[in-house]
Amino acid sequence: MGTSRTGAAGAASRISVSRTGRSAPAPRTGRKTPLSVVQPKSLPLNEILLGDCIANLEKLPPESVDVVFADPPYNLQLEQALTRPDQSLVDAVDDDWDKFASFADYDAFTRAWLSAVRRVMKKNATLWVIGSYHNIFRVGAALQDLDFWILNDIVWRKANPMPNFKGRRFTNAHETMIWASRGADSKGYTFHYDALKAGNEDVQMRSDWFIPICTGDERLKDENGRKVHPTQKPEALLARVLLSSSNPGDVVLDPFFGSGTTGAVAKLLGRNFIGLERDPTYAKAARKRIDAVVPLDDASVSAPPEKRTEVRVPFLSLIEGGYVKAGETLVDERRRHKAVVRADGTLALGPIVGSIHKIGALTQGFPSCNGWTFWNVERDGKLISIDEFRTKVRAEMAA
Amino acid sequence: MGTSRTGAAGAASRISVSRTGRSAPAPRTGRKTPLSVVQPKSLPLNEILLGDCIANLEKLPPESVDVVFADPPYNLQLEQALTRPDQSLVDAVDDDWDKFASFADYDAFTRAWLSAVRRVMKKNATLWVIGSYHNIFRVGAALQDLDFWILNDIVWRKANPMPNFKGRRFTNAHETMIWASRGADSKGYTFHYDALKAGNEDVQMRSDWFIPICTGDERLKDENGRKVHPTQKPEALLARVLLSSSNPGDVVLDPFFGSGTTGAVAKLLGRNFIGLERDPTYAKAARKRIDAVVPLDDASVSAPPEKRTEVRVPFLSLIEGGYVKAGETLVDERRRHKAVVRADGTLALGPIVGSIHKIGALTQGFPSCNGWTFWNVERDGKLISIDEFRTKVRAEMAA
DNA sequence: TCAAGGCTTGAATCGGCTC
DNA sequence: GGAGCCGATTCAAGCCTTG
Repeated sequence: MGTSRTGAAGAASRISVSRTGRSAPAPRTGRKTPLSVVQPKSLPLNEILLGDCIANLEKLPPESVDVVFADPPYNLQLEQALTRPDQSLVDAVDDDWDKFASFADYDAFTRAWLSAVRRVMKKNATLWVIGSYHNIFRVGAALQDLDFWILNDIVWRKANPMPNFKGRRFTNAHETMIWASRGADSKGYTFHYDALKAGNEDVQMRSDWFIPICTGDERLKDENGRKVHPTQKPEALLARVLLSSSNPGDVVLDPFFGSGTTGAVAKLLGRNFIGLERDPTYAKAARKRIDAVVPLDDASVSAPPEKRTEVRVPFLSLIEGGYVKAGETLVDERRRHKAVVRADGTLALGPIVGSIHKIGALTQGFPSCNGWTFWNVERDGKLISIDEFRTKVRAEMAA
Repeated sequence: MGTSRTGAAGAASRISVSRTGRSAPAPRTGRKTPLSVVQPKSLPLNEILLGDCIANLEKLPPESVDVVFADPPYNLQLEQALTRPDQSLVDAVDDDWDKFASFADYDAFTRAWLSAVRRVMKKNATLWVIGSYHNIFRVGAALQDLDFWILNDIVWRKANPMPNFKGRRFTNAHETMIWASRGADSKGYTFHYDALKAGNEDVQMRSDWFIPICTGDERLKDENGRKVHPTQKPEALLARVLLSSSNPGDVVLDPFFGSGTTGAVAKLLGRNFIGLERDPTYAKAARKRIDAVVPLDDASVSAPPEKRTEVRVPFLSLIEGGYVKAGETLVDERRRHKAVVRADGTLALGPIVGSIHKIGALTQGFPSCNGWTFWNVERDGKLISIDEFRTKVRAEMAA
């Protein structure tokens, strides 16, 4: 999320963020409450430290933070401009802070900041790192080599990802977060299992989270209406991270603070934060943003209800679920039209292949057709709408 | 999926799987059709090679396979037995083949088999590897170090994952697959974009797949009713993998064949397979399983024609076919741009002459333009896209 | 004031054949 | 191998304009 990578290792500037009425840090409510709940005096709580991330980490006292959220550069390695089908240019992440000469360089950078972060983590602290396939494998391997203990990998499924414009790959619709404790012996980490379950229709929270990307009013803009930061993360993502793995009053460290999402959500949820950021423009925008946050009541700092929308079911899932078989014949309600199911989830009408909707429309000579309600299969002499199977698949997906 | 790791490097036994009525491998239908569609004589098609995976890989001819699906040991590092809330014992993966002394050992193993696999991949072959957070980060980093080029990471979201019994983590509800080409210059890989889109409600297939785990009749059991293999993958998963990234007649290699899901689905979908497996019990069960598979009709498994491989039609053919007349005016959909048709199949924009694409780009000020979908002619007061005429010309050419 | 439709945009390793 | 050219390619949200 930030750029605190290559700055000078000199003395850090501090940007203090206005306090919020909340006074001293609240005591941790996790089970293994430490003897002293007061943070070390030198801990710069609710401040943004300007300067090199590793140099600043080295100035913090050891074993002093409860949770770390890190959104490091992804090392995207883009080589050419990309245009949408309408010929508009995609605004790529081409900032200097995301450029590395080689994988070896990126690995060295990764191991350096991870080591520095590990030193300031309390024994039962946990670390979150987010990334994409460009960097997450290197980050994960480095974590393991440095004796972090991976607890989960979490998939952030984007509600509205950028499409694959050239049609040469699958839509890159998710990013990956790794959640790790400081070591295999750090068994007392915070995890609000019951709260998450209660907020998730009374079933355990899974490792795949469906959350929209950051847009609209939440997205920080400068005076010219341009986005302040190219990769601002949604607050909903950070909220779930902090609600699941931290307590009110905890210290949350973000070594790549960027636009300050971690700080804004920490303040909202009654956590303390420490932000490290190299770029003064980002830090200034983050401070302004955080100052405007009004913390929630202590009582309401619990898991927010999930919003549910009806999920789109690929017809292919009906084949995969065993409801419909490749090679069998679909018919309409009056058995006037037929089409054959193909293994890839398309239908064949003689030589013509298309979706259940396209073929449904074609066989009737209509411009469009809802294939779900048009097509049926025969089971024990009776016709069953494929829409019934879709309902069942949806139920399975929700379970 | 299998165990072909530590076996002796001696001569491989071959377990031949009965052929299926399907005779010689069908020619690839991808664009870069090789001069010879016959596989090298020494390629052991539709066989399971017993023995050490790397030793067997080294015996295969170079650049001979089209797709690789690999389900290597996960290196789970389980330290104690796990019980459910009702105190029943969870049947964990505790086989010898999943035990490694250290991450360094696992890395060495990973790099060895990946290198051996890369040698037998054709230039435009792609590789799929599946894993969990225990091993996938190491695999991904090794892939990148060996110059594979990652195309996507795919999340297999399990419909029915095992819950987290102790309530100390998120339900581990997914596994990760990495899809990679042999190198950054391997641009001609197979990807059935249109078929996947048509089978997915006419929107692009995303990187997160929702598929049930392997249960019920699909799960191989021995005579005592115990599962044959601890990590048998669902056929639906392999089906989507092969339908998206291979053609009928292709050679699919699985270096950790295990219970033979890759072979069973390859046969079902008219692909050839090569399976490597160290454990004779697994290989025997796989052979029996594959022998029972009845392949689908060719018509159900072939990929529908991709739009980008359709016959190229010169614009001049529209004039020759009488659909468009020399001297008439083409306009865009909103009648903002105009150009005049010349007798040689070019367009004139004032003094400038060029192709339908060039002139379309020029008049809009874009770097490029698809003239077929941009330009229209007026007929009886209505605009008709010249692309409709192209469709008619194509139909005439096919007739 | 509202509804409908247009425009913009998002961490992206994004074409392929012929000459 | 490089240049030139044909022509294929996007989904969901949110904001804004238009009627």
